[in-house]
Amino acid sequence: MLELAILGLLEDQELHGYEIRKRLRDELGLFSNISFGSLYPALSRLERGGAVCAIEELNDAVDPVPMTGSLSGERAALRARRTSPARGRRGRKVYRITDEGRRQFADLLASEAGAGAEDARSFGLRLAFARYLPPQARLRLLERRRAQLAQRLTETKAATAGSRLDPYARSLVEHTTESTERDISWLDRLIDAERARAPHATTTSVAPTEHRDRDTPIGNTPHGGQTRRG
Amino acid sequence: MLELAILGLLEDQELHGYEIRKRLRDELGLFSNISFGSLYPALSRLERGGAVCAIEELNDAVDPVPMTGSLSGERAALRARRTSPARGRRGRKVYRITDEGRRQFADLLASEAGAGAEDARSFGLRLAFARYLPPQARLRLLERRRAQLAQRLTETKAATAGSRLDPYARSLVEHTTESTERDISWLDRLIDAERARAPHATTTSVAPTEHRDRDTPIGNTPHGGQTRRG
DNA sequence: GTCATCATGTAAGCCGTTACATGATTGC
DNA sequence: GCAATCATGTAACGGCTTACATGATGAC
Repeated sequence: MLELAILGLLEDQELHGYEIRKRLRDELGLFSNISFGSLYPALSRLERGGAVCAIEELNDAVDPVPMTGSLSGERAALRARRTSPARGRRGRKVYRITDEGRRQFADLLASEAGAGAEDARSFGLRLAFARYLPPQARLRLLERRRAQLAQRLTETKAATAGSRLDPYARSLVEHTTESTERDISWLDRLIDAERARAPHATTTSVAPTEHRDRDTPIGNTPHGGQTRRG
Repeated sequence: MLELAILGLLEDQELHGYEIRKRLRDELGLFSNISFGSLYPALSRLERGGAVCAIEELNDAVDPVPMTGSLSGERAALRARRTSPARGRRGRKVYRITDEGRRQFADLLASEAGAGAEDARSFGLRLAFARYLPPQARLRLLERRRAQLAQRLTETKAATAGSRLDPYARSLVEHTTESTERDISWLDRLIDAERARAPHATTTSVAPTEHRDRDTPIGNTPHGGQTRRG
């Protein structure tokens, strides 16, 4: 999963480890503060696997002009560089994704293995890179997630119906429920937007029970139903 | 952390492993589907540590004819037994918390070790058992969590300010931000309720500056969430 | 008689963390 | 000179998952 995140960032531009961490934390908010003890070994694995190649920036080998281009972190470097020309700071390793890496990325991103129990982080990660997904895979991703949340919601509601919880536990459960409901309507909006973009892409219904029971904002078109797909 | 959850459930009543799992999943929604491979070893550890004691319900130890007066060992078995008399199903182990266990539970629950980087699950768990916490510890729990979320929010906002994300990533970030904002106002409500209950309990400064800029939405007040930390 | 559910456990492994070790650069 | 930030790594360990192994009970 971390590999997926790294490859996704590298699809856009080359980066070094430290910067990758920052992006993950600040920009995507996923892996809030992934540790270096996890990140660097992951980069090594990717390199060994031929998914990325590392260019070591030696102190002397680097030209003093802006190196990686449009890094937000570059602002800091810029600031730092104002005073003195500065070389590449220290031998930092800039990683570039390879064709093999792009293949692996596509596989990881699309893989519906473990799709049954996809957690929030995994979903968030895939959504963050959803632009690299073919339209119908994107739609499936959203619908799968929606189905899961909807199911969890009904289960929780059933289980919590007749139970006497103390105020704290109840407040927690209620808040969680509300959050899930909001997540679902957010997903609905995304799904609608997606359908509008690729009008006739009939979905490969994930849930056997009709899974879009809404009395809701967006028009719930009757086309959704048909089964197929195991 | 799982230990905390188990002990918390056992504070209320004795349970066997299978049932503990169900409660965690259905009732609290935390540890959605903790695996047995994780649960049973945890119970063993707790038993070895003297926090719980196990009463094994043997098949044959229970007399098969309940009619006389053998109502002694029912509890949950009653529910299962609706249709036929049945004995204790199979040798299942019912766990009961000990005094030592209650002590351990209190320690775990109150422990602010690792409070710096408390994740949602850990917080949710503590909140679910907040009734076992002394009032001021409860308040601190809520305020600490609030401070964390507020900080993350400002950081994310700062980082995302001038960045061009594609629509999917942006939607994700925005939705996450909104969720966090809602979490914060939920916490505010809980904090208010808590303060109302114990009026003069001035908090033990999680934040020295008053950190509850309420009437403004959430973030953007200039005085910056909270100093300290680090 | 066979399937689903209840019930308990062990072993292997994944994915991440903390703690440790090192060192350059820059601002004060 | 000293602390903060940038930068890369290793080693040990933690916590949870999957897969495996076993078996009783009850429903159809």
